[in-house]
Amino acid sequence: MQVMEPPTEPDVCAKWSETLRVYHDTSAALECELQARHGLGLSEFEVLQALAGQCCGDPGRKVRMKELEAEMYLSQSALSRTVTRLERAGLVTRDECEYDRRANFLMLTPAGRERWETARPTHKAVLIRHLD
Amino acid sequence: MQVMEPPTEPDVCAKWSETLRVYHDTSAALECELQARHGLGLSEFEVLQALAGQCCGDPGRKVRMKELEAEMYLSQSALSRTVTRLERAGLVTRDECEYDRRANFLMLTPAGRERWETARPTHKAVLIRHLD
DNA sequence: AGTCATTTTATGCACGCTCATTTAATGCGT
DNA sequence: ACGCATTAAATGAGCGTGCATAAAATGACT
Repeated sequence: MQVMEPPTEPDVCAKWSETLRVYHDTSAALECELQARHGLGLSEFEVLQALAGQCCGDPGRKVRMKELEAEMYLSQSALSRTVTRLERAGLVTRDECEYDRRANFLMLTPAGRERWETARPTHKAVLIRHLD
Repeated sequence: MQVMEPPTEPDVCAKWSETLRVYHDTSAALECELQARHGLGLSEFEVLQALAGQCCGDPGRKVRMKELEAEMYLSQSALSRTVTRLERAGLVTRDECEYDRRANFLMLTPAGRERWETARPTHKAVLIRHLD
């Protein structure tokens, strides 16, 4: 019988398959309802949420792509394209950064903030429904 | 102050973002290591695992697509294509069902079983590393 | 037997994602 | 000032996924 590594692996598989279940069910429901009711994909909503700066509450928050990337589970290229979609929809602007012309500052437009605030209750309702 | 629904929503958002983190980190690592060490995508591994009948332990298990679909978080079409890839790789066979010619029975080939058994430790190691 | 809804699987298509590469700007070392 | 690695972001290519549909077989109802 094994003696080492006692706390790990009792049933990691069960834990993983539970995580898979929760993740798939919840994200599918989010994707579906956000799309149907507010015309937003889940990634798009998450970008709006990050830009809304839910935590720090700064309404005129300017964020660089790189910072945003670090906060999200999305590759640099996927993020770039997501922002492009949001920009086309008029929900986000890419402002130039004066000190580093490579970078750009992302900002929510008023329409973007409003869309996010409207979608928020839907998002939260789905979470409550799926995560006890 | 609110009185109703006290147990829900205390911090569903925090729980969800933790789920996102665990899911993305773990599945990326699984995808990466399974691909590098055994030439398998995560979905492919999961199909092999389901066919290996880990739970019921029947080595010559024949499973219909529909049954498999119910056990997995994959659409019918994605599953069909995943099985096609596994079939091309010689890891799975699609046998005809005598009583219902629409259906087909899926079975692991010996190579498929061996591939799964070789990959299993990698899978478990990643889970242990990421899930406590 | 004949029609029609249903079920099982495969396939066309569009979309979002990742990876690799490109373009442009920055900063460091000399 | 001059090269050169580094960094920020955009873009091309390829892949897996889901949705909608197609194709084929089955079952039920008359």
